[in-house]
Amino acid sequence: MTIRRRPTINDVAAEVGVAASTVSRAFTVPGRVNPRTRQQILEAAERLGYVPNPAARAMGSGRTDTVALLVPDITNPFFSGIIKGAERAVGAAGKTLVLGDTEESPAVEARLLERLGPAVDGFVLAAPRLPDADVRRAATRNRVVLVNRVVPDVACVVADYESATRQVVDHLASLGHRELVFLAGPAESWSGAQRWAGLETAARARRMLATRLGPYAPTLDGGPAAAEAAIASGASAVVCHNDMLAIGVMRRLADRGVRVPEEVSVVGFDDIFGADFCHPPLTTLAERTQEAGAAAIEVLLHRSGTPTVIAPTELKIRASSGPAA
Amino acid sequence: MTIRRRPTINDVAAEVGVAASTVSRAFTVPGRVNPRTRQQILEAAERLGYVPNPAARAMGSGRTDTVALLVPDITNPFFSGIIKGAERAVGAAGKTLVLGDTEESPAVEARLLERLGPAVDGFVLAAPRLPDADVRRAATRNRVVLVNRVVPDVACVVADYESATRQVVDHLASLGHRELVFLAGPAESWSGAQRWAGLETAARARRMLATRLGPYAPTLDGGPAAAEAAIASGASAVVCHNDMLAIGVMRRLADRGVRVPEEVSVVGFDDIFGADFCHPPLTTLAERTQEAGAAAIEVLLHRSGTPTVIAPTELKIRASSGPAA
DNA sequence: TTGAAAGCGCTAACAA
DNA sequence: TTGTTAGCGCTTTCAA
Repeated sequence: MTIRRRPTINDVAAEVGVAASTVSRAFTVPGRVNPRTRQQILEAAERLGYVPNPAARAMGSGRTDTVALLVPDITNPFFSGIIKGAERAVGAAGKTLVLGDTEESPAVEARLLERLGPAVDGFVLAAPRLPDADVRRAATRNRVVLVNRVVPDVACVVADYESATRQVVDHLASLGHRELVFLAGPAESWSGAQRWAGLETAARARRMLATRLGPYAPTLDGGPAAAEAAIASGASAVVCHNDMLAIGVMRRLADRGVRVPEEVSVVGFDDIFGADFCHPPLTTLAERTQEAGAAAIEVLLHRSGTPTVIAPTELKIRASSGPAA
Repeated sequence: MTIRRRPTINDVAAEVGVAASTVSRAFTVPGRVNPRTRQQILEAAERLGYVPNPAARAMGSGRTDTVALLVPDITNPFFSGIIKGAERAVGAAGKTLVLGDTEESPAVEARLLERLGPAVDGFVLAAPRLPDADVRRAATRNRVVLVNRVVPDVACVVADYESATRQVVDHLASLGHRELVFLAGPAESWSGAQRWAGLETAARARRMLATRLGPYAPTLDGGPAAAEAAIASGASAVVCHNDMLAIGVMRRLADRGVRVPEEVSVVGFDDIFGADFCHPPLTTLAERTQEAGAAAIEVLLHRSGTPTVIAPTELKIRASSGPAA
């Protein structure tokens, strides 16, 4: 199909015989234009197929009515909840949400920030991979709210990792496990660091032995290597950086003939789609991702200052964890 | 943090002592500016933290170097492949990809099209929910490529549903099934219609009885109702609109004590993340989603006219299908 | 190789 | 209530 020029505000103005500014007002401050004039304008716009150009609008006014949400991996079901929550909140505010997938790459993340920056009112950065300095820099050019990452002076909403890790350790302890290994994700992962720190503290309080192995890729593909290491460690309980890794680990354990949970208990983080129908169903720490996504948008849109919102967490006990052998 | 004004091309021009147009050229047509001048400009830009504003750029030039990919449900793992494929192709072309989730809503889809239209060079619409007329209209304002949807005169890449459905029917027939029920998705779904049409044709050729039930929501939540209907039908094989529904159906069957595949075989479409580790692992028709996503971008960026690309499909046989009872 | 100037589509004073 | 006039940040003629 051949692409036609979009009609502009001037086309509408000419059609009706008014000034462009009047057309502009008809759309932006309806109260300040004669109802009859407005009616004519709206009709002409409809007839011509005119739609305000948000980019041009933004240049003059500075507002875009659009916010961007950047996630490291759109494939990871963990971020789906955040996206859905953000969508709800953005929709309720009458704004538009655009999504960006940073592909776990700081470079891509920076590019997106740069590219989208002038076109949006603000960013929600879910578990950003960028160094603190870059996050802070982005925050000087746009409003920024982080999810599951803390950078001084930048607003954020984070899961309650302290409670989360305590729940995990208490659960394992109550099943009689005396030691656990943590199969770590990427070294740069802020949430990974929080999880390990929490586990270690909670384990010490329980007089359990906690060991960290890794890093491993936080994906299914990270599973085999992590599983081998876990087997070699001889621990009766393994806690994985996230569910993707945990599922990958369980697969490998199955391949190796190691029974879960009879010989090894496996626990994940995130409660992703699939965690309850994988085999065996995965015990995992659920974050309130939808709430977190919505909260982040709330903060971005309405709150000033640099608030920190703590989102509650909940341990979902399923069949992948059981009594120590 | 307090938001600071972005430096503009004028700030850089003033800093270096050249005209704004020279700065512009330094970024857009490097060949047509003195290497030394250019060097100074680049340094000044770096120093001031100047980054070209893509929106402003687009207003003057019409090009944005950005393309948008709209999917009905970012949560649905089926679209992840398309997204990943599109990302790869867009990255290779040095452009930027933004994502939009239409939330299965034609209204949201229209809004996104409208909002993003002036800000992008083109759209890839994956399985759009919009009526043909609206899709065509969008295609008069932007370049548009469809995935798994056909609208006359609009470029598209579609899965080979004819082969796909034949593979499914042949598989079931070879297992001794004499009839199948198709648990349909949304009535408006183009791909759903293709799937049913193909199944019906293939079944007739095999002298199998094919019945359609539904529509059901193409989600886990659609499962219970669909499963009840499937049980009531007494068929030994059910083919589901997609994997999400299939997994939902299998869950319900399990709850109802119906064994899969001993009593009922279940087949899905999409081969989503989770299809191979749900219980039992799901037999499903895999589309080459990454290739489809990449192909769509190729067409959008490079090809003119209104090509139709047919993507191959492959039946993944797993444990959810077995011999007829 | 560079600068001046017009214009992209729209908003926002300022007058009238 | 409406029109006029500047911009917003950038690209793109057209001249020099």
